[in-house]
This record gives sequence, C-alpha cells and structure tokens, in this order.
Amino acid sequence: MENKENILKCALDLFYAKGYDAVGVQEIVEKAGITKPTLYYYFGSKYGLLETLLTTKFQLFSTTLRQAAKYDGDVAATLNRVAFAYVKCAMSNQKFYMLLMSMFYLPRENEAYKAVKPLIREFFFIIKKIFQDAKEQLGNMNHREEQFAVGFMGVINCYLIMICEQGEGKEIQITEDIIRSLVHQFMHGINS
Amino acid sequence: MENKENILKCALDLFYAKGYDAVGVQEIVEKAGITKPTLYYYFGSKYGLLETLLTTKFQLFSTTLRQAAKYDGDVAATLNRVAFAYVKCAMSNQKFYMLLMSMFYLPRENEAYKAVKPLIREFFFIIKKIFQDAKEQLGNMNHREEQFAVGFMGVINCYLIMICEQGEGKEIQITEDIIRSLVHQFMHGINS
DNA sequence: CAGTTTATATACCGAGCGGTATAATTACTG
DNA sequence: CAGTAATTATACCGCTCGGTATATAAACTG
Repeated sequence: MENKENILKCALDLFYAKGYDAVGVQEIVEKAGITKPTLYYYFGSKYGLLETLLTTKFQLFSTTLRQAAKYDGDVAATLNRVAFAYVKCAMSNQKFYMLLMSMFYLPRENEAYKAVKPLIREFFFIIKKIFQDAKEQLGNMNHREEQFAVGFMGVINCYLIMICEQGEGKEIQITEDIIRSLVHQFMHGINS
Repeated sequence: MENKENILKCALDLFYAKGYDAVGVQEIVEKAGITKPTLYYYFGSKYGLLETLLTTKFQLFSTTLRQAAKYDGDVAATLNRVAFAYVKCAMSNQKFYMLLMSMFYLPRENEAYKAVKPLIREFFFIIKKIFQDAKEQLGNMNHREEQFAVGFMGVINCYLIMICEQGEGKEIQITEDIIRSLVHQFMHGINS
C-alpha cells in the first residue's frame, strides 16, 4: 500500500514535469525505487496508472465544486463561491492542477486526453448548471450557457496558470478580492 | 522541394491530431509517402522538423501582429486591431493555431515546449508592448503590464479555442462585433 | 504449522523508437 | 557527354518502449 501511493506520487511529479507521453514506465519505477511488475500489479497498465491518478485526485475538486455550485438565487455570489473553492483546490494541489490543464489542451486524438475528457465534462456540467439554474435572473441566454461556462472557467484558469508559473512551489495568496474582481469582470461582460 | 512541403503538411496534420510526442517519424513518412532518409535529409531530426514547421508557419502571425500592434494613442482601438488580426490569422490556419495552443500548455520540461517557447515569448512581448506604450493613457500600472498581456491573450484564446472545437473544419465567422465586445469586456475589467 | 493470498523481483518479450551507413538515382553544370 | 551536386531508397543500428512469464518472498488464515 505504501508502494502504491509512492508510485502515484512519482507519476504525478513526472507527468507534471514532462507530460504523459514523454514519460516511460521505466522512469517512473526507477524514481519510485521499485520494479515494473510492482507497478503493473497495482495499475495494470501505464494508462491505468494515469486513470487512477486522475480519478482519485479529482475527487476533491468534484465534491468541493458540487458543494459550492448550489445555486442560491444570486449568480454573482454563486460564481464567487465556486471560483474561490476552485482556486483553493487548485492552489493546494498545484502539480495536479497544472497536469489537468496541460492534459485538457492536449490534441483530441491523444490517448491521454481521453483519460481527462470525462473529468473535464463533469467539471463543465457543474459550471454550466449554474447558468441554467440562473435563467430567471440572467434572462433568456439563447443557449449561451455553454459559452458562459467556458468563458468563466477560461478566465479563472488563465489567471491561475499565470500565478502557478510565476511562483512555482512558493505559496502565493490569491485573495478573495482578486477573485471577486475577476468574477465581476466576467459578469459585467456578459450583462452588457 | 515538393517533398519537403508535403512532409511539413503531413507533420502538421499528425502533430495537430495526436501531439508531437505521440507521433513517430515512421508514421509521418508513411503518411507523406516517402522514406525516413528523405525526412532526415531536409530536417536533420524530428525536433528539427518541428522547429521548421513552427518557425515558418509562425512568420505570418508575427508580421501581421507586429503591424497591428503599433500603438496609435488609443488602447481600445489598438487592442481591437490586434485581436482582429490575430483571430483572422488563427481562423485561416486553424490546425497550426491549435497545435500552437496545445504546445503552449505543455509541461515546461517537455522537449516540444522548448520549441514553442521562443515563439510564445515573441508573441507575448508584442502584446506587452501595447500596454507599455499606453502608459499615459492607462496610468501607472504598477508593472501589471504582463498581467494585462496574459489576460488579454487568454480571453481571446479561450473564445477562439471554443470556436475551433465547436466547428472543426467548418468556416465560422467571428464578426468584428464579437471581437469588439470581447475587447470591451477586457478593458472594463482592468479600468475598474 | 500448512495453505493461501498478497506483494515484489529477475529476466525476458516483440515492437517501435529516433537515427544512419551506403548506394543508387536524378538533376544540374561544365 | 562527363562530372558533380542534390535527392531519394534499401537495409540496418542500438535502444527504449509497454508489458509479462516465472519465481520468490512475506503476510495473513485455518
């Protein structure tokens, strides 16, 4: 059991640094100080290792966001809650978050993309639902809920990635004020 | 010479679809209907092929943007010009644009990222310079020019990628109005 | 203690990787 | 037409890839 978690940790480090395709199984087991059969005993395949890594680590994001995304009649407040919860998750799991992002932008026929696709979709639906729930407040959106969802996540991710790059490793504070101004900027854009 | 361009075209198709790391040299030459030594005659290595592909195709983006980014005393107008020029370039070279984007989000230690890095930097400086030039109009930015540049490109890329995904292959119009509203949204955010 | 399950290592597999030595062919040049 | 330079193909290189057959330990279970 100790080995299993160690393998996951080493895999995250390497995938984060070089990308799934560029990392060999040999490299992972060497870093973990074990041998191949041990890895294959736990995960079955390199792809299985990636899937396990993603799904287990994604749990936290999923439950946290679901909680925050419960629409309470105030779009701005809900978006603020979600943004803050999201940023908090991302900043306390920077490597995993950056791995997720890099995989999200992978070409669509890439194998590794297929592993993140369901996560991204789940994610997307959580955000999209906010805008669907807020129809009476935002008015008829002409099926632009999806654009809003993409735009909202895009803005936040942009700033997050920028911050993750600037201070790699360092603990940087993203204050509630910054998030609020980000959300405000987004809201103003879609209202005008 | 005909072969050389054909190789570049096939490489773009494959890199775009699967990503640099996931495509083998064998696969490229088979698609191009030639053999390995021909590829190595022209490009020296797989990495060399990537570099040639990127630099040649990036020329258009670079010159077009440089032209559009000449600050004329009106930030909004300049940003609109740049955004429009950028969108036009991207939409008429969708595959290359998407390849660029996917490579931009690659992990920093990935080999292929090292090939796009200089292009991204060049790109970034062109945008950053707009904000530096506009100091008297925007006031003291407290060295936030970089954040503005990242944010500006981020917003546009978000929407572009969304559109590229929705209508892959189809020719979708992004009107000047949409771009203007995007720029306006961005401007309002940084002014308030 | 015997039997079984869990966990790990040694040693290996075929396939594909990026890359090349050599040679033949084609196209230009005197 | 001879000679040279530019292009292309055949056949191969060592290496790493993801993955596994087999054996052995260690840890539970009766």
